[in-house]
Amino acid sequence: MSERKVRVRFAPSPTGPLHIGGVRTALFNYLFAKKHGGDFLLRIEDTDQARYVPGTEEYIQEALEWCGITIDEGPKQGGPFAPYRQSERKDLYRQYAEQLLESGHAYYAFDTPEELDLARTKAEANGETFTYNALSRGQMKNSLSLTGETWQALLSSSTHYVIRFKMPDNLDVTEVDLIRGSVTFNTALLDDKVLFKSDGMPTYHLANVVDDHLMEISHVIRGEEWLPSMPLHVLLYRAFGWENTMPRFTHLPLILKPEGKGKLSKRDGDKLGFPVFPLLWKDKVTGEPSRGYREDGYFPDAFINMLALLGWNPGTEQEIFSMAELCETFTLERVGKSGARFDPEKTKWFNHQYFIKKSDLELGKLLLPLLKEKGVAADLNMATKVSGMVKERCNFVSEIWEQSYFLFQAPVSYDEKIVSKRWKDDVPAMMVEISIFFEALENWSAPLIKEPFSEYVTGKQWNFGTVMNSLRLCLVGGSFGPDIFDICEIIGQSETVIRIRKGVETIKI
RNA sequence: GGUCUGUUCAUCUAAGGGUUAGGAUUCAAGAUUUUCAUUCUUGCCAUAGGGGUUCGAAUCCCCUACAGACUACCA
Repeated sequence: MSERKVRVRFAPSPTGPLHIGGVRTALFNYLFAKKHGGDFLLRIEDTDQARYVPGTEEYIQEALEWCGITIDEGPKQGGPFAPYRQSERKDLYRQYAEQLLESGHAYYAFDTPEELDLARTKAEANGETFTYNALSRGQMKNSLSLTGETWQALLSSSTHYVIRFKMPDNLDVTEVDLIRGSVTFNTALLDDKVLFKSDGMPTYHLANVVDDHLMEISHVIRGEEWLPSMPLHVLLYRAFGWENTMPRFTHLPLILKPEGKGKLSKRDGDKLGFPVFPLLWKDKVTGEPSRGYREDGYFPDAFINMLALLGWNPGTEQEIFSMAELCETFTLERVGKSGARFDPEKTKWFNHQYFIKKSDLELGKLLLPLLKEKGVAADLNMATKVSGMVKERCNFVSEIWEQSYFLFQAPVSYDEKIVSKRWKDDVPAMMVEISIFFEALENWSAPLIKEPFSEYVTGKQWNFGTVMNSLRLCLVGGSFGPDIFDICEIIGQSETVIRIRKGVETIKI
């Protein structure tokens, strides 16, 4: 084995926002690189002008940045193998295609899209599928079937042509996939893939192999959907004579829909109410927004932690990992072979874990802008205190507000279910007495309310549960929130009394 | 249709020939908190099916079923 430096690349095409699966592929590449002290590069595969979506490249950069995946070399950060955008490398690919032409590994093909369609429909009529290969290429229009004069004339008459790979007739191609073991394909079932398009751009297959070679990529880690094209790529390395520096291949299992069949798509997120993108994305033409984990209030480290455990596991029972720990622990050998169903619930759980680990002050800082937005006058001190009170029951900063808004403003309605459950005939009278009791209290702090209050209720021989729940209903409007005496302390004595009396007036049995 | 890949609780997964098949999430129940939540305990729940190989199989082999990916001048 050579001591080659580990260099991996994440090579998305800018055809839309990066989704979770893409982020995970990037993450695994990154972790693998960092584990081995190697480089992680970003290469933009924009060889298809027709599908180019503006803004996507920036999105990809920003998303990786948010995730804490740092790019060693890329279009924005540069590097010794620049440019990292395939459209800017356009001129480079031509000579490699020609090299293949000269060595007899490729040929010109002049079939028009219409002719190809015709061949396909004809084959279909016979219950077969058309494959451009050793069997059929003799009948097609190309530099193998036509006489030299004919095709050279076509070539010089500026007829549109493509360059196709001359797939060997019947050859077993075996290659090792680092997580699946060795996989064998027979070339008889493969077709003569287009390497160079009539628009002067290479296809993915050519560009990918050429760039990986030129950029000295040591390991190709990509999604499982690429597994079927591995033999073509291997054959290309052989045809170029680059076999001894060929990268090792690894195909990652897919991320599947939470329910039903198939791989995770944007629609699943819409349907089940969870984001499938790291960042918010607004469709440039329809303006339709797609939710992002960042905007939904997930912490990037929680998001990454969740993604890392989707398809990979450390073999221990540890579930919470920092990026540094992941870099340390990650191995491709421990990546599973089978597709993993995405679980939005567990994603929330991961966020909760990171959420409760944050200090009250950190959460307070995050909460403060939200309070301002709600038009509430509160300082950092208050935001911190409130965060500490309710964080255990929250997954997101926005939930702090949901769990504590009544500390800033009186409830405007009362949960009907709780009313019918708790607000019995004798309750209003109790509440009135309690309000008088509270009004008379001299010290107003949670412990100094709780003690005399408990004695008072006991003395009255009231049911504690009834009293507490009814009181809660008056103060917060429902049956949730932090400790009642803490609430009393924060909203203050007079507000407490006001809310109880308001409740007595408003709540109907 | 063809090729390739896969299949352990509802979900993520551990166990790389020998364990009562372990953990986590979700859900449910109980305890605690005379309120809310936390917390704790418990429960439910799995080796797709069938054949081999073996003293012994979730693990190795074969078949079947199911699932997924791919099958473009898209990546």
